[in-house]
Amino acid sequence: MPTLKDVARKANVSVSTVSYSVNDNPLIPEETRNRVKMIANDMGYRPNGNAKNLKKQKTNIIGLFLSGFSGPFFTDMMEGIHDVVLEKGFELVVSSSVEQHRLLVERYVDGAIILNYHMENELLTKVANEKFPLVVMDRMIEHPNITPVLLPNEEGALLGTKHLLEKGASSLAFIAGSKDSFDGERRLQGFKQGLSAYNLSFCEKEQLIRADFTEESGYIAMTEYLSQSSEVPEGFVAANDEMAIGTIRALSEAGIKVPDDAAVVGFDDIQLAKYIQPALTTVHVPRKEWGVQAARKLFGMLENQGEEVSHVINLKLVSRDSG
Amino acid sequence: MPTLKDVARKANVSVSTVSYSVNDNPLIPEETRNRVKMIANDMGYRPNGNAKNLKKQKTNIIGLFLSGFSGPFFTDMMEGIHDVVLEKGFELVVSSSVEQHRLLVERYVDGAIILNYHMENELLTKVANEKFPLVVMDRMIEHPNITPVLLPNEEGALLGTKHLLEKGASSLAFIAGSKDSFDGERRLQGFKQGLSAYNLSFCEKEQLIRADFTEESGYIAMTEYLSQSSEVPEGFVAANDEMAIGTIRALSEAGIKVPDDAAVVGFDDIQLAKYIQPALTTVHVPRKEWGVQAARKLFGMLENQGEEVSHVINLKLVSRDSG
DNA sequence: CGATTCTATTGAAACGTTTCAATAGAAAAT
DNA sequence: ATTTTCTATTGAAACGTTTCAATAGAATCG
Repeated sequence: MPTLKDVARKANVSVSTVSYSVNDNPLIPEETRNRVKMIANDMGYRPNGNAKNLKKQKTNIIGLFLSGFSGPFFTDMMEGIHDVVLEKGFELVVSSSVEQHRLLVERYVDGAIILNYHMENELLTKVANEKFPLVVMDRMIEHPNITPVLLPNEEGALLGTKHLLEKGASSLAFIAGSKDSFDGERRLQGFKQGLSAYNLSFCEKEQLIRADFTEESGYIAMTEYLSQSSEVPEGFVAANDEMAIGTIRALSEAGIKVPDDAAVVGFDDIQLAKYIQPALTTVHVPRKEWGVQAARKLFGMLENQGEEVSHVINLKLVSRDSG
Repeated sequence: MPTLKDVARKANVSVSTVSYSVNDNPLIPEETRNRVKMIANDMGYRPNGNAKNLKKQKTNIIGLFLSGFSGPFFTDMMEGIHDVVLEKGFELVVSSSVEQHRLLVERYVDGAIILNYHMENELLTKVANEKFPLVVMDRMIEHPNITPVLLPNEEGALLGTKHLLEKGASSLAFIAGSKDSFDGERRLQGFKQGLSAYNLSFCEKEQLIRADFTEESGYIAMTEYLSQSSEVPEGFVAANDEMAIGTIRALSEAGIKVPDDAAVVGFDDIQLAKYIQPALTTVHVPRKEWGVQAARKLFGMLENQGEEVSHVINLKLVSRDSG
């Protein structure tokens, strides 16, 4: 693999001249520059990114750190982030890590967007600094160089809950995901707020069903719940659509008609939502927009334009057939 | 940001000792090693990946290059690749690039898996070499250091086509994606083979419908097709599920009953397939397995175990309600 | 014509590691 | 007591760039 040095030798110029030339620096007269570039190209020269980054102390790469690639949820968001990153002349790398987080720790990127519960706050506060800003999408965290860009989860769940209540449901239950999901727990809060607003009390035993965000887990949890409780609530709010779909499946199998006997509203509005039977009423999350906002925020910090880039993400209820 | 040098100064040892220590090299007695590691840790030392890579001429990172993050199709595959990469002690970065392909060209990774039609064969053959193997999943390409890991697309489409034919359909049409999708065109070939096997001829005008792999495009293309043709084929084979779903929507709206008036089979078996009405008959692609095979192949090349790691991916027809 | 400015080119340090070869001193062997 | 081996540590080169400062020669100026 030829280096600048090799090209320099063949072109009979110095390394600096080659460097300037391949980077199209007008310092070098066009004629020389083109000659050198030709030679470099012929030799199959390709810059070494690591050497470059080392010297420049900058990578022009943004990292997106996820806890996994699965789920229909993230791809839209990734697109939003990607658009902004490209627009800024950067590259995006997406990485899903569980333990090492090497890509974050060893500074392969100039800034990062985090949506990875495997990364602890301690790690994040340790790596973030003036020159290395972070945007977190899955937690609240206080740090001068870390900015959360969060969904208004309470509001969303409140929307869903009120919707059912307004439609006349007098008893509700919530299908939650695992406790360590920040978003999930905020959604639960929103549900409780909705109950309060209607002067209803909340009893964890009877109105909280725990699953883990997958369709299957929702199905299992609901089946179990139904076998244990004497009377079925008139409405269910789920912390995400997958679980809502699992819930509907369990209800149907138990002979409970949705939405007549029990209504169900989900959260996220995944693609599937409008295709299932009955079509799922859910809280729509503008995922791409969320990604865009996160990326913009990050560049705001990188470019140090002092001014807060404000962000607002609006959730809205999409009323379909299930509730 | 402290460097080895800074740590060395504070610990009163040489840079080499620090380097050996933080890398847990038993050359340094445990006592010293721990002392140095403590100090490094206290100072917030973090290795500089670029310096490391530059020196070692190795990154321990595998790149996955996609043309976009969208579509429900890729996430399963990414998981498969990810599993293998982690198992090998590497990291995975996923990147979607259109123009620059910097991450590939500037050697940020030790090997790459390509599924990106924006990357031209010329680029790939230029960068691939003994020390930098490539696996391509979206094309055929002859090069000693590039290995294709492809789906048996013809066979798959043949499966779908024969299924309809066996069920008695006497006229078929194919909904294709854009011409420059390798997979898509092979699927078209498989369809033609199916027709041949039953001694049916293929007329492009009447039996080939072009869309672009999205649900919407399938819907539009089919609507247009229906408005133009006098008689409707008894069966449709689509190059992917999204278009099949669009097709079904168009057919339904035109009052054509699926599967009674016309049967439809898709390709891929995306999550949605079993949820739509009627549930989609389709050719199941084991996406995760595909990813696993690709990654294994790549490591086979990296580890130079001469021996071909063989791979076989089996597609099978999933018969549901649409055909 | 000597002094000045400008242009094209270059030398060399620096970025932060890794790792080979060297060294000094202690322990073991003769 | 001298040589040999071993242990702990270190110095320095190298990886491939970028970029500041230096240089030499040409062009312009007074």
